[in-house]
Amino acid sequence: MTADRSHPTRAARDELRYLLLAAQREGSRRLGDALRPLGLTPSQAEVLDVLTAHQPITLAALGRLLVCEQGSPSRLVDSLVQRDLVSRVPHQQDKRAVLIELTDTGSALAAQLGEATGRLTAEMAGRLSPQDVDTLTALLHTLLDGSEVLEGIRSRFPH
Amino acid sequence: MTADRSHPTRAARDELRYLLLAAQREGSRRLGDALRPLGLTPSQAEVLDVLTAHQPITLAALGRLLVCEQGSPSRLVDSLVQRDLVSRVPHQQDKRAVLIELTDTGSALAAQLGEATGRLTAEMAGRLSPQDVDTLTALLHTLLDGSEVLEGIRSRFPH
DNA sequence: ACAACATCGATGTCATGTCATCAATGTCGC
DNA sequence: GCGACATTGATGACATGACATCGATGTTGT
Repeated sequence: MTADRSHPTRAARDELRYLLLAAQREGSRRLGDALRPLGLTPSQAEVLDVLTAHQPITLAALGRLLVCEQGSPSRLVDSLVQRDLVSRVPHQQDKRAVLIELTDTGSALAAQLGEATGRLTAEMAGRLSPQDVDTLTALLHTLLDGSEVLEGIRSRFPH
Repeated sequence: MTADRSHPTRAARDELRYLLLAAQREGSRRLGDALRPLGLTPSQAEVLDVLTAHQPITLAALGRLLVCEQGSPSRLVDSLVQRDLVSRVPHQQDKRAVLIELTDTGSALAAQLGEATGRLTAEMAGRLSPQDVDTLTALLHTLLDGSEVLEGIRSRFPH
């Protein structure tokens, strides 16, 4: 039972690991609640969100920007195509690629996302001081430095 | 374009939301890699982890301690029963309940979890100073205050 | 005792996510 | 030009997770 303060204990490191999982789960659950009135899942909403700023875009490039999925999100996009929120357009230069773009319905729905998610993020931000938000953001950046997902986030939220 | 610093911008709040998702995804992916040699998924490993300290336990109580699942984790436990890592024992007092406990094989495997996950958490902790780990832990506690998952984490990591 | 209600664990359903594979297409080195 | 290799998007397979429902069992108020 020495009091070695030079590094966190195993328990402290495990707790952090589970806290990150818990924060994501809780956020996802509440986001799901917030989006249910729109008939969207969190993943579908992220696609619409990205498309609003990066349109049109290939499936592969979309996958690189998305946090919710690793590879190319063809099935996720499928669900949006079926609901006529998004359409696939053949790529002219590259016959392998497919371009994704919002339909009019999709654009209209995407415009409502800010209001729907606003209540959630406002409550999150309400628990933390503005400086805490900055601190937490910086720590998560450090934790993710070098990973591919962080590159996607950097592209979407340039500083 | 005013420079109102009294609260985080919408973009800053959305970025934080996606950073939390990204941190969890990245951690889960790497944990999966670390556990693959043991033939366990992250969720299965969490069950073994909890059982090591809280054995035997009913499915409902296990579900309250787990971060990885909301309700009663009967199918998750199923996968462990099929692999003979865990067994279901009828509860004496309450005929509705089932007690879960580790088999000998399960105990042996659970004993290896620390080493397998240690490399991951060590790398995480290596990116942050010990004080950063404390700060991040505190911020996530604040963010999750009042949620049920946090109660589970508190039970598992008493301070 | 008994009716109303709560809790337990199992299960059906849906929507992810991850990995591997595959066929079609591009690109690069030479 | 052409052969080796890389990239794209679709798909099969598998394991989650969230939600709802259900039958069995407990508990509680009166």
